[in-house]
Amino acid sequence: MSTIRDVAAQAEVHPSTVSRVFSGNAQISEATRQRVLEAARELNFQPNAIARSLSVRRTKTIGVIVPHVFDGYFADSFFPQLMAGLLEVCYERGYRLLVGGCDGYQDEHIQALDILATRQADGIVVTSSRLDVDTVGELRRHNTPLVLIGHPPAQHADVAWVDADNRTATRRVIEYLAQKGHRRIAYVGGDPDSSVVKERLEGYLDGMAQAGLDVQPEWIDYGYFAEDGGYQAVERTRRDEASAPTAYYAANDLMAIGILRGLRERGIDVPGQVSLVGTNDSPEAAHLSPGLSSLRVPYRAIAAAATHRLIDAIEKGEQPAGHELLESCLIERESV
Amino acid sequence: MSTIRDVAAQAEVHPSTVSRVFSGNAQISEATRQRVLEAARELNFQPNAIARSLSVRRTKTIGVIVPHVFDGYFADSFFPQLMAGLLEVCYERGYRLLVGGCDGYQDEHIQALDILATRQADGIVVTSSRLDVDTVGELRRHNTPLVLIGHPPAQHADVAWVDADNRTATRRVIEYLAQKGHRRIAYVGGDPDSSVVKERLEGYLDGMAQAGLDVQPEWIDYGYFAEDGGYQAVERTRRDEASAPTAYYAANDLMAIGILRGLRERGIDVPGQVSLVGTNDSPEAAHLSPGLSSLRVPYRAIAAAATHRLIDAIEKGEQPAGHELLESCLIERESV
DNA sequence: ATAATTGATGCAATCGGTTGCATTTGCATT
DNA sequence: AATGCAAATGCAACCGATTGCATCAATTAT
Repeated sequence: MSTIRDVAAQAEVHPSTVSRVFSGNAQISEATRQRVLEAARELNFQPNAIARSLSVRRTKTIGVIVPHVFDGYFADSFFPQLMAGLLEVCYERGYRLLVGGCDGYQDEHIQALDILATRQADGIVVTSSRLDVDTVGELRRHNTPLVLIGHPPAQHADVAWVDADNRTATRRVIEYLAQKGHRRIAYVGGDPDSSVVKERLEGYLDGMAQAGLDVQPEWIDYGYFAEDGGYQAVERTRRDEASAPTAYYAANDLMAIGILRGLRERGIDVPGQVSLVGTNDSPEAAHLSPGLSSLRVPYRAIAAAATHRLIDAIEKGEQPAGHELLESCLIERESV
Repeated sequence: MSTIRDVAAQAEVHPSTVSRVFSGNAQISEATRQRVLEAARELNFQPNAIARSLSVRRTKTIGVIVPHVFDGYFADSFFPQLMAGLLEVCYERGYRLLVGGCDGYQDEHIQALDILATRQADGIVVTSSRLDVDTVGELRRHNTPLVLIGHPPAQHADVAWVDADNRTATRRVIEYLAQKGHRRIAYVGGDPDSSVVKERLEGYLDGMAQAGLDVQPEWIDYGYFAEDGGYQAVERTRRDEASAPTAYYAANDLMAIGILRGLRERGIDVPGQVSLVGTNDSPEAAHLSPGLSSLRVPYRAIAAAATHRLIDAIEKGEQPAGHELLESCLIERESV
């Protein structure tokens, strides 16, 4: 592979001239520009992006760590939508996306740090925030641009973030169910250490309070985002059929499907006897029978907004700031 | 951010010694190692990966271009599975994944070239191969390691590749349908310029021939991988109900869903009057009613195998070679 | 005709590591 | 005491661009 110096020799100019021709921002006479371009073509020259990055201290790359902590992760619509949003904006703005895998929360933290500390990316979007690992704090110490998808933990309230209105949206779902006449509503949440789940739980409690309904502790269950978790939640919440919930809100569709299966096995009709609302509006939600009502969370838009925010900040040379809350929307189908 | 020279000064050694401590492969006395490590800790030093890459001419990164050419792309299970396979192996082997977006086939080609030519990645996995754009040829001229997911075009038979046994698998599905008594079987294919579709079509023809069945040209339709394409395929193939197909094979589940909708609107019962087999075993396939029989293509395993092959070659300093064909498996549900 | 200005290009230091080769040091051999 | 050897470290060139400053030529202003 030829370098800028080879081209310079061939075109009989100084390497810096070649550099200027390729990086655009400089005055070059049309004659030499042509000569350089011609030489470059002959030698099949392409500037080396790594060398350029070293020199300008910019990689035109943003990083993201994707956790593969539970099995359904890649199947659920969260991941594809996230990627779609990230890629869409990266592409639009001339960036690439550097994706690192990781193996559990602790490791996610390590990987993210590594990408930033070693300057492989100009900034990073952080997706999962766990309350028990201070990823955000560590990351900020490096002061590399950072945008969070999800709410920031309390001690980092000033970090930039974009999220769905989980709390409000969940409250609305509960109010909607209450308004349909349900008085015993269960919440099946996912991993209780994640902040999304905490927000949703707050929304649930808000909604119940708003509707003037009592909450039984056994109506709150964590299905850990997996289908089987939903299935088991049914078992746990229906020990006593007389006081069992008449409606379920599940924090993702996978769990909702598990709940549906659990109910069906007990001969409970949905929506006849029990109503069910899922979250994410996964592709399968529409095709279940009964069609699953689901809270559609605008993940793609969230990822896109976060990426814009990040790139804006990178290009201004500032730390990203501010936040956005995007609205979710309940898709009504037959399960209520 | 501190550099290797700062650490060297602090530890009173030569920069090259610091380098050796961090890159591991050299003999360093335990005493100086400790001194260097200590200095590094004090200065919060992390080696700069970009500088390292420039020097060693390796990025520990592999590239992939993901096309967002049609809408269902991110929803279909192909994309998440592909990413899962790529990431799994990259992570395992200490690589990162550089993802570039693109906008159509021509551009995919350009982006891939760019990643390689500018040395942003040590190798690349190419996913879509179109017969009308010689991406592979261009890419090979750069002789950077390259593995294809899918069959190579005829003129590049020696490039490394990994694929599903599309032709055989499709043939088997046709034989299976024929064996169930179907004599008029339709093929709804997707983009006819893509090589997958060509392979599937060959498999279809093989299967029909094998079963001694005639093929009518109007039974072959291209739904362009979208649900609506499937829907329209029903219209096109059922102008004359008397000679219309009694079974459909669709090259993805989205199209199968479209076909299902088309048939339902015409009051045709599945599987009572017409049978249907989709491809990919998307999450929704199981939850349709009737449950959609679907050919499960092991995309995740394919991506994983391709990545292994690529990294093996990179680390040996060779061009990847050879190929693998992974078996698909028909998941039987109620739609047949 | 001379000075001042502008435009185009060259020069050389720099970005932050790596690595082949040379040198020094410490220790074992004879 | 002299020699040989290996382990540890230093030296300096290099990876391939970028960029502030200097220089020189060609215009323009006076």
